[in-house]
Amino acid sequence: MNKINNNKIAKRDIILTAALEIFAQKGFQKARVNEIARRAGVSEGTIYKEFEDKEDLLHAIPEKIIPEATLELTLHMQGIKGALNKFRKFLWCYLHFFESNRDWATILLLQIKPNPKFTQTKAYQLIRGFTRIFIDILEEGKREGVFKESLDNNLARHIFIGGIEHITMRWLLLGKPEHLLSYTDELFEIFTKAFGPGGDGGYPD
Amino acid sequence: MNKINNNKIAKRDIILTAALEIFAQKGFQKARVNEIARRAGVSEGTIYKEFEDKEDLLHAIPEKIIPEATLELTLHMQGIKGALNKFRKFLWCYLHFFESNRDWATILLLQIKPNPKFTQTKAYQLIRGFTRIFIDILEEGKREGVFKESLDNNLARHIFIGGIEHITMRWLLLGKPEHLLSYTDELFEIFTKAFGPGGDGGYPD
Amino acid sequence: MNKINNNKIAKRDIILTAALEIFAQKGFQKARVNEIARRAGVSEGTIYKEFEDKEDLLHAIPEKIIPEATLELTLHMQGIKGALNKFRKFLWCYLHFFESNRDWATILLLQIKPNPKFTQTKAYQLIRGFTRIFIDILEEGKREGVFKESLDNNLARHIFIGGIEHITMRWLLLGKPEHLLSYTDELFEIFTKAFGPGGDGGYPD
Amino acid sequence: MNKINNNKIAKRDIILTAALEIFAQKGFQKARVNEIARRAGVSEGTIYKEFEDKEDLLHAIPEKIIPEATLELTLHMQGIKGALNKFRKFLWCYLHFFESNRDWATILLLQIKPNPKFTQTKAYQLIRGFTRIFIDILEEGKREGVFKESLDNNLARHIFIGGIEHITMRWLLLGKPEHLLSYTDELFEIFTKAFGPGGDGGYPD
DNA sequence: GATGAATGAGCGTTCATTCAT
DNA sequence: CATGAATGAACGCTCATTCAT
Repeated sequence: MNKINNNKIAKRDIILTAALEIFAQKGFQKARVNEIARRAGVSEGTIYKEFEDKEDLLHAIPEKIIPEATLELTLHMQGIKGALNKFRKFLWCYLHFFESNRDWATILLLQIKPNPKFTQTKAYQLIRGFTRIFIDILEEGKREGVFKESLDNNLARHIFIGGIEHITMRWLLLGKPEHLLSYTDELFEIFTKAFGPGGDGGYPD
Repeated sequence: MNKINNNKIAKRDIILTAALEIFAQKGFQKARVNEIARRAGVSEGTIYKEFEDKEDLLHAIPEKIIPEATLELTLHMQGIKGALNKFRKFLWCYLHFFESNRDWATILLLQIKPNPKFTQTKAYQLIRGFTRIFIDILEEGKREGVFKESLDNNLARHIFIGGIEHITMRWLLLGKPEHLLSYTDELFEIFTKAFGPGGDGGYPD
Repeated sequence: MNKINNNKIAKRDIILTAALEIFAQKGFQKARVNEIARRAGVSEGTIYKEFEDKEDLLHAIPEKIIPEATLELTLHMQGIKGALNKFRKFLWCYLHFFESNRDWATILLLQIKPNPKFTQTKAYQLIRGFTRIFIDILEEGKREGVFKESLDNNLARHIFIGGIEHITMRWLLLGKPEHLLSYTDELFEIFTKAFGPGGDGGYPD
Repeated sequence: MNKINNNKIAKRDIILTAALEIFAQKGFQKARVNEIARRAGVSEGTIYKEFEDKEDLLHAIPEKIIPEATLELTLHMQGIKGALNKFRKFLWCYLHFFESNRDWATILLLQIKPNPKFTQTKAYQLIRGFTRIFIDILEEGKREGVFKESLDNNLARHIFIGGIEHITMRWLLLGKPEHLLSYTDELFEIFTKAFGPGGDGGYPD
């Protein structure tokens, strides 16, 4: 019974891995279900046993990856003290996860997020769970005084995530920069300054 | 002769407007050429006289809109002095153009930019032309001392554009915030602080 | 009035000449009406003023060419005495007309004759008129005793026309022989022997 | 395994038979793939599994029929001695095959052979293989002295095939003669005389 | 359960024909 | 009369999905 379940889970994972590769390579529309089946070493029928339809297969990918990423992030954050140190680590993890999972980055940024129904998917909720960690760091930073008290958390999240993902898209499509992680320090500096408590009174209106 | 040309250009525009609406509504794949034709009040044949194929029709949209947006931006920037004032205006224009052209925002962010071949399209070049203006403002700001000398222009552009567009995507998909422009001031503050000359020595490494 | 008629006839001829070239080059199906119009230097509308539809245009070609060929043949036959001399001349004319009107040969053999409705067209009747001359020569030859009395005229015509046209098809498609007319003598020999009075008793059954 | 293969071959044959009928009835252009599918009792998808496209389906017909016809001919020729007897049998087989496969005759003479690319198809090579048998008979006849030593084999083949096929075309389009085979004797007589050794010196030049 | 052969709805595109100018 | 821009019916082909084995 357990074995059957394991087999089933294993098979799901194999299919999802194959789908990740094919979707990343060809895009959702041009990806062929039979090619995914071939890559996974299963029949098309098996895919339709496990998944509702092709779109369900796409959506199942983040439902597998994001929890894994969240777990990995949680492990990495362990033992780190101080909001800024956590912030830097979060930034590093974000970039690192994209850099070491290029196919996933492709799927997330080119297939999943631009989907009009994205905000109604489970993936969206999972991502919010992931970025909740970012919000927590912001809050901790505010208490520490390293982030501005009045900072709008969501706005900060948009700028942080949007900025990183915009860079990642250029990395995916143009291959620049060679290593995503090379931007870690500069991004850390910019974002901490952006979100920091520094007075904005210096600039004339 | 002139009339013929005008008619032709007018018809192109009518088709492009219809395509903009339908593509925004249904997405490229689910949009039907005959529906675009119907909406434009022309036959399918007319569309294929003017455009190579369905994809060409999609690509023709930014090739029309971006120059228009660039022109509009240029007009708006006229008479503004000072890098920060220009910066604020650029930010406002960016948000304003999305807010007042929701369909265009949808197409650009959900169809055009996530296309794997985006960086090889004319649209990409046009957008770079548009954001060149942003880079110029950054440079002017550096000379004025309001932006940090060592700031990486491209990185700043990524954060600026990525941040704004991430917000816009949520606005498109969730309807939040109600008015994109409501973020203008807060974004101005964050970005100017982010790109400003303020010492980063204050933070321990 | 006469001038108008002449203009009209001239225009018809120009269109037919253009159609002959394009149909020969591309085949009926792949030929485009607008290309014929362009080649003829007229508008598509003009073609449809003059011809019912695309198929009518095809059928109008033999209705122009065959009478011309018949006239040319008649002139060539003038002053020739003796069935065998006429036979040889007819053979030569047939080959010569194909060789010097390659486009026409292409149309006749690849487009007109293989048309299922060919036998119901005017072209068919015109061709029968043309080959009537061949039958007359056969009859004359029978009276002279150079052709076998009991020869079935239609059968002889099939063998003669079929043989020549089969050779012509290979000439069209393969470019062999280089000159159709090079076969004149050998064909003359074979056909005259085939249709000649020679006893067939020589062969055991 | 064998069964699968048999099924596959059987299905191919069913489709080819349906295609033969529909192509013969309507011609290649007016034949509809879905009609062929319906006639064959399969879906359009199945046709496109087995054949590249509609044209491939057309070309696959001779690639099936000609080898069958060649085999049938070979069987019929067994045990026949003497070039003239073989010649008569070959003639009979040619007419008989057309008469008993009217659809095939239609396809071959109206669709396949008039195709400008015919000489570049596999069908052309197969037909050359078939008529090779005719050439062999001619050669044997020359050795026996019943055919003229100097006869050009290809020219003889053109006249023989061209003549027969011209008759067959009239039979297809006009229904005359009622039975193709009724011409066997007369054609035999004409062709043997045509290709025979008889002096041609009898005719004045 | 697993398979993969079979399905058939669905759509982009073409081009002969028309008709307003 | 001549034009050629506009039409829209028509069809080959694809591929996600199903289901008999």
